[in-house]
Amino acid sequence: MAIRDALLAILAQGSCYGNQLKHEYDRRTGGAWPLNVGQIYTTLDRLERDELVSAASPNDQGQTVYSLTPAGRDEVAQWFAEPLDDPLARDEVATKIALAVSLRGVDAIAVIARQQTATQHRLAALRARHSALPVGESLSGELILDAQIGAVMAEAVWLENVGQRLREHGPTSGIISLETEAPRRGRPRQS
Amino acid sequence: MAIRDALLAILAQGSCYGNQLKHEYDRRTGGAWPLNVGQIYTTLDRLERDELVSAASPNDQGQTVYSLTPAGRDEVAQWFAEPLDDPLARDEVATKIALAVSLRGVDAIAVIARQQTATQHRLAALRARHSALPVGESLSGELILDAQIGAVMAEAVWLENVGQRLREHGPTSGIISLETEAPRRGRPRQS
DNA sequence: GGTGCCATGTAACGCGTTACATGATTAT
DNA sequence: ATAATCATGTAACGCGTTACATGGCACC
Repeated sequence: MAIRDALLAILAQGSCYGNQLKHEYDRRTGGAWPLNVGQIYTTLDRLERDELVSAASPNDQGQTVYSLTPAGRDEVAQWFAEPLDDPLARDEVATKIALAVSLRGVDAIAVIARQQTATQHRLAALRARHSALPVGESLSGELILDAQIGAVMAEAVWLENVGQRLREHGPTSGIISLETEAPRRGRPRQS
Repeated sequence: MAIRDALLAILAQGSCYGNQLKHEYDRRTGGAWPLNVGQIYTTLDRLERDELVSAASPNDQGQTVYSLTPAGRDEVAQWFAEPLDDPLARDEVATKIALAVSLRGVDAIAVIARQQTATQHRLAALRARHSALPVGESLSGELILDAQIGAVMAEAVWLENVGQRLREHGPTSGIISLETEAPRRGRPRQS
């Protein structure tokens, strides 16, 4: 619901038409995440369906201006009033490494090493964008970059840590075999 | 594609039936992310559709055993051979804070403070699970927990940093107004 | 027989994503 | 004209997710 909520929040600032919303989204996130324009419209359709947003008839320039409904205004207020407290999303890198470690026939150390170089490259790219940032420009865009850099650094640290442990304890120390026990069907006996 | 690839990787270890796959997934991720059993079957259907997996007819216990096809085996090999190098996924917390900072009428400092306490709670919960971990148990499960802890800590550090900057430079220093210029239609003049 | 678990499915939905089609406007 | 850009939309698909339905087996 990231995009959904973001559009609602921007609309709380003032009514916008589709393409304007995209520009505002990009400015406020520093263009960190590409957003297809078409997605604005599909999201607006869903917001209209849920009666959080209402569309005016297109003006003379063919622009359809959207505004928050009272319910939409409530939604935004609540979004800012409560912290995001969702369980962590699936982490694809962590999952992959954990599987590499736990499976036989996979060179986990090599997998980790390759991931490390990829991660370093991403980090370098982010840092480059960060130093290319105009001074005093869009605080919010800078914040997003900082968040990304922090996340990637955390990943780098973790990868280093995992590699270390695997080298110490032996590359096969994490292997887990398939459970081959015939599964007990029916109610398990009390133990 | 996290689940998809995970199931493929597990099947590379040996053929499994649906529920067994769920158990193996849970064991190897330490149960960090809940996985509805039904999702195993929907994912297996899609894998079968893509001919990465083939289903045997149900055995006498009603279990349908799935195996990797050669193409599936290639897929797994390639997954492990190449690092994950996708652009970062949208970060909902970062987006929300950036918007809070850039919008008028939102008490960004309060939003950040609330998010900080929520983040601290999650961190505490993860640490509790970490210290409750049986020693020497499932290395991969422990690794996943470490990754989660690292990610949440990075978020905490970032939040602290953002709060600091906002308190220094004034809570309104990040506000961005809507662009009200009439958009130029047609080809823009060369500049 | 009832309870509870093992196991397999299915139908529907959600958001995010992309690719494509259309039209209007303006500069060269 | 034609090229480029602004702006709006639509159709289709992907994975992930949930809720629900079914049946078999085991224990008491």
